[in-house]
Amino acid sequence: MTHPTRDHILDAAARVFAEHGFRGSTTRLIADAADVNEVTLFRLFGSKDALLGEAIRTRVYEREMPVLPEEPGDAQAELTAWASVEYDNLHTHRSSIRQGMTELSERPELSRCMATGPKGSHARLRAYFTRLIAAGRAAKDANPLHASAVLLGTLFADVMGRDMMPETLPPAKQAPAVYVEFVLRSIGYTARQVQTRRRPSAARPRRSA
Amino acid sequence: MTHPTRDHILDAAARVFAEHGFRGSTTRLIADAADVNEVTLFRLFGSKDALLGEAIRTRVYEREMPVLPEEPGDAQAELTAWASVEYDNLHTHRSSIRQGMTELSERPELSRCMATGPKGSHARLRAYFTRLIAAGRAAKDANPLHASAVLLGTLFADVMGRDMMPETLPPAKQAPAVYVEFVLRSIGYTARQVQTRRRPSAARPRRSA
DNA sequence: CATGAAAGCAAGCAATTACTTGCACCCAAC
DNA sequence: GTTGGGTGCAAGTAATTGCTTGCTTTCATG
Repeated sequence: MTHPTRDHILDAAARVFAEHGFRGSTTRLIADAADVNEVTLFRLFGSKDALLGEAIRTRVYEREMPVLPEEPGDAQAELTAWASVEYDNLHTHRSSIRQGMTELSERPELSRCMATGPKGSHARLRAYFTRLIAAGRAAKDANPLHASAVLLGTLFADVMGRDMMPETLPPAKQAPAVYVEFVLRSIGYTARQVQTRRRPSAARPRRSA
Repeated sequence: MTHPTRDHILDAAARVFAEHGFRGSTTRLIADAADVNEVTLFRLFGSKDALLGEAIRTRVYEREMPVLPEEPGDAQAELTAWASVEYDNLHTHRSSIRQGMTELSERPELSRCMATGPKGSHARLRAYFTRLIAAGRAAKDANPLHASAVLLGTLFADVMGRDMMPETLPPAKQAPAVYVEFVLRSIGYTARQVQTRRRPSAARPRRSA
C-alpha cells in the first residue's frame, strides 16, 4: 500500500496515450483521467517522459503472448486458437500500437520493447510451421518464414484497417479462422487423420511428447 | 507562375508531417523545411490546419494506383507486377500513412480520403480474383475477398513492420513476388498453359478482349 | 523609371505545456 | 496528541506554438 495510486495513474496514462499519442497526452489530461492532481504525477514519476514510458512499457508491451504446442497436433484448431488470442490482443491494443509505431522515429528507445512481442510471435509461429513441414504434414517446399509473415501480417493489417474499411475484410469473428485456413491451404497442409488413416482409429491425435 | 512556392511549400509540409505528425509539424519547422518565412505560410494557406490538410491530401493520398488487366492472363506475372507497384507506393509513403492512421481519431475528416486508396486497391484485386475463379483457373470454393484481404494485408504489414523487424520478413526485393505466389497457391491457381495445354501451341495467352 | 503584388524580417501576443514551489490538509502510526 | 508522509490546491515560470502586424525589400511588368 506504499503507492495505491501508482497503478491507477499508469492505467490512465496508458488510456490517454492510446487516444492522443505522446505529444497529445498532456500532463493535465492524464491527471484528469486518473482523477489526481497534476502535481502528483511529477512527485510520483518525475517527468512526463518517465510516466508515459513506464505506462507504455507495463500496460501495452509487456503483455503475455499465446503459445503454440511443441508438437503440432490438429494444426487447424491449434493455429486458430492461437491466432484468435493474438488477434484479440492486437485488437485491444490497436490504438496504442498505432501511436507507438509513429513515435518510433522520435523515441527510438521504445523500438526494442515494441518489437519483442511481434518478434516472439513470429519465432514461435515459424517454428511451428517448420515442425509441421518436417513432419510431412505440409508441402516439403513450403516456406515457414513466408507462412508466418503472411499469417501475422494479415492479422496485424486486419486489426489496423478494420475501423477504417471493414467491408474489405471477413467478419471479425471469423477472421482468425479464415486467415489460418487460407495459410494452411497455401502450404498444402494435410490434416492428421488423413495422414495417419492407415492406423485404425487414430482419430484423436496424441498429445505433445 | 502565380504561386511558384505553393508546390514547394506543400512538398515540404508533407515531408515534415511524415516525420513529425500533425502536432509535431510546427509552422516554424515547415517554414524552415520549405526555406520560406513563416509568415508566408499563413498568407498563402491561412492556417496550419489548411496547409497540412492540403499537403496530406495532395501529396500522400491522391496518388495514382496501379491497375490490373480486365481479363486475367498470366496471373502470377500480372499480380506480381501490380503488387510490386503497390508495395513501392506503400513503402514511399509509409511514414505518412503511419502518421495518418494515428491522426484518424482526432481528424476524422481525413478518414474518407485515407480510405479511398486501399478501398480501391481492394476492389480491383477482389474483382481480379473473382474473374480468375470464374474462369476456372483457381479453386471454385476459393474466396476472392479472403485472397484480396490476405495479399493486401500482407503487403501493408510488411511495409509497416520492416523497419522494426526485417528478419521476420522475406528480402524486400522478393517480397511482393513471394506474397503473390503464396496467395495463388492457396486459391489453387493453375497457370494458363496448363489449363489450355490441349490446344496446340497456346503458349502465349491472348490479350484482354 | 514607376508601380504593385508578393516575399522577407522583426516583434509581439495569447494560449498551452512541462514543471516548480509553498502551504494547507488528511490520516494512519507512534 | 502529535508527528510525518502523501495528497490537494493556488500560483507561477520559462519555453513553445499558432498567428498577427507593420514595415522593408525584391522584382517582373507597364
